[in-house]
Amino acid sequence: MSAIPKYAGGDRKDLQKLLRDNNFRSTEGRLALLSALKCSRKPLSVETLARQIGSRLDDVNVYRALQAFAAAGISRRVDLQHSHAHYEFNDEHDHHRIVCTSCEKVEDFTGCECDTLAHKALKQTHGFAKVTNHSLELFGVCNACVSR
Amino acid sequence: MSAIPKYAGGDRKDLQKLLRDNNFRSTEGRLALLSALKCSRKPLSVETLARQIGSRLDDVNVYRALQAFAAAGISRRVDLQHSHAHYEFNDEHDHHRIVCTSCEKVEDFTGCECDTLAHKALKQTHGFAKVTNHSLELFGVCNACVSR
DNA sequence: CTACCTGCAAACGGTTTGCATTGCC
DNA sequence: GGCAATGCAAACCGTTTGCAGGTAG
Repeated sequence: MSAIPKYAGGDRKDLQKLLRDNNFRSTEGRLALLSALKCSRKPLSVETLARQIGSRLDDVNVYRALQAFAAAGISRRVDLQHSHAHYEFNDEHDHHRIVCTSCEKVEDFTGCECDTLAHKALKQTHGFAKVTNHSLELFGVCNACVSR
Repeated sequence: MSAIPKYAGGDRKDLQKLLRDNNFRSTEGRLALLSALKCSRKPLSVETLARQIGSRLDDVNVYRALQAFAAAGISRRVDLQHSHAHYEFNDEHDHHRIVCTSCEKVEDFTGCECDTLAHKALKQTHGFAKVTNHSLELFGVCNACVSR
């Protein structure tokens, strides 16, 4: 009966283990947060996350948890050039986003070949030892917005 | 004798013309701002820009000008994952940055081949009509920081 | 002369911090 | 029982807005 989504896809026990394995305590709030991140197919804002989590964790602790999770590599911060950050579950799979600059539409794509690029960049520049990660987003117009 | 850099490389008249051509009035503050952007080989923060411009334009108007310039395509906003925005002169040349996550070091590189990637992404996803621009940064460790 | 540009002060909104309390392990 | 996690209030800081006076064209 609750308005809050259940632990669909990948269940509660997995998330509990994930928390414990990273030296976090397993609390309702953090489980709900991880579940929301894991079930979403696109990066979520803190506002959206807090809404889904309801009273199980207030905004401030959503920030704190997201920060801790990102440091542990569980989640990741993404910049969609809105005025606030978005977060996604870190599944280690190198995918990126295409974002509509007119509405909020976001989709995934793969195949950035950034390892090759990183290699090229390290040769071109001379002051860098290694590349640890990268950000890449495409911005454009979705089908719905282009026909307006 | 002034601490403020002169209009090196690309002189005052060019910048005046650039402003006029974009329907802006040519003022000391905006000329100084454009000059600072044009002379820098890396994106600058508002704080840095305001310092270089000195009393010729206060912070608020640096924001206003940068916003207007970006809308006109004269300058561009870049996200280096610091806690504030950086801006660069828009020379239409597709280059990107490699950023040290430990110090503030930034270098340029080219060769992202994002047109190809944009093409691939439009095929993979089905909800998008076109790609208008993209962001891409590499994050890593510079030689100085790696040996610490 | 009149729209654009500017400075100053104040608002804004996302994010962070301090601190006392709660509750997992 | 001890330390991580939490709630609440308040600070923070980059950025935006309002408005009255100044200035380029």
